[in-house]
Amino acid sequence: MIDLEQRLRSRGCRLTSQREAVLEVLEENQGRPLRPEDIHALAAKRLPGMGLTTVYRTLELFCELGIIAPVHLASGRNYFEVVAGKHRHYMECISCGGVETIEVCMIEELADKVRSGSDFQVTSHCLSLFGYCGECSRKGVAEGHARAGRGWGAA
Amino acid sequence: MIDLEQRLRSRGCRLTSQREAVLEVLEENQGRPLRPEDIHALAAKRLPGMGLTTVYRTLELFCELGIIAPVHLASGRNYFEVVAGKHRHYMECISCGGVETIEVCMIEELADKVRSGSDFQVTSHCLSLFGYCGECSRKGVAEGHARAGRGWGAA
DNA sequence: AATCTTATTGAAAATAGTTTTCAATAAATA
DNA sequence: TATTTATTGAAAACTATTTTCAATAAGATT
Ligand SMILES: [Mn+2]
Ligand SMILES: [Mn+2]
Ligand SMILES: [Zn+2]
Ligand SMILES: [Zn+2]
Repeated sequence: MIDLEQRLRSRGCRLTSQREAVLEVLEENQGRPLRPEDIHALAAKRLPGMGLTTVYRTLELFCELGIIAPVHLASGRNYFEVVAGKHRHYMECISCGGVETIEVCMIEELADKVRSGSDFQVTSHCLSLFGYCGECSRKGVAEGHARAGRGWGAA
Repeated sequence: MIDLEQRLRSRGCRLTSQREAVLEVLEENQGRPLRPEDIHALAAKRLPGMGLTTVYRTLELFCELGIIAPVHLASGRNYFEVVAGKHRHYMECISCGGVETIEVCMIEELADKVRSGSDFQVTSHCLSLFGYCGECSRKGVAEGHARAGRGWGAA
């Protein structure tokens, strides 16, 4: 539960029903990154007439407030998720597109190596693994099947 | 030096001057991920009249052939780089947008943890660090300055 | 070399995602 | 309640990418 009003006030922003709706949708979907379009569809159920433009504006604001963070998956599209206590990463199936969550993060070690090797000041990072989810592996999709999404592999 | 003709033949594809131009541009820029637009501009110098559409088609083909791989940075746009022997990652400055290369990769360890914890079959991954490059840090940009790019932080 | 087949190309149109503009609305304050 | 101005939704603008299609050219066949 995030105290939205507090965070907004601290920046001179107003608490609106649209912002509450977007936050509720995101909070109810922790562990499942959502696209702006999805968020709009879900928020519009609670608040009929709500515009997609407002969703985009709200997502940008929430990112600045540190309430949410963008998640970069293979499609290149933007997904968002609430920044909960623990830092998460993702595994995306290149066959069915399914996304699974990784609760482990070992980037600190890498960041340490970077610190000692350069003067770059790391503030955040993005890591996603791509491959085949259990179900798709079992179906044998991994053999014949070309990569999904835009057709581009990942790196 | 990649034997383009070989790889193309193996898939029944033809060797064209456009494909050669795109590969040359990418090979001359190892360590510096390029956008389709940049690649087009550089390739068109060698081959006047070359279309952007062809660049997109060629990039997709090269990805499938394993010649290049997409690089996902904070902007969400697509960058590409030749898949050289070593696997690389990147650091992108959220102030000036500069990209630096990391030659270290410790994802194997993470992949191991994933393997033992789920049935997901990892085939590739994507990791980028965000923060401030040495120059921007020194300028003190890191303090006042809001994040760059689309305004979204990174994760 | 001339001919044939069809993969490839460039231009234009179409799509998709996101941002900007602007007049109307509503949240916070006085 | 009146005032101020941040916020909103609709439409238009923009950017990146994909699709369509007729013209071209690579590679195979003669
Ligand atoms: Mn992490
Ligand atoms: Mn790696
Ligand atoms: Zn799957
Ligand atoms: Zn910088």
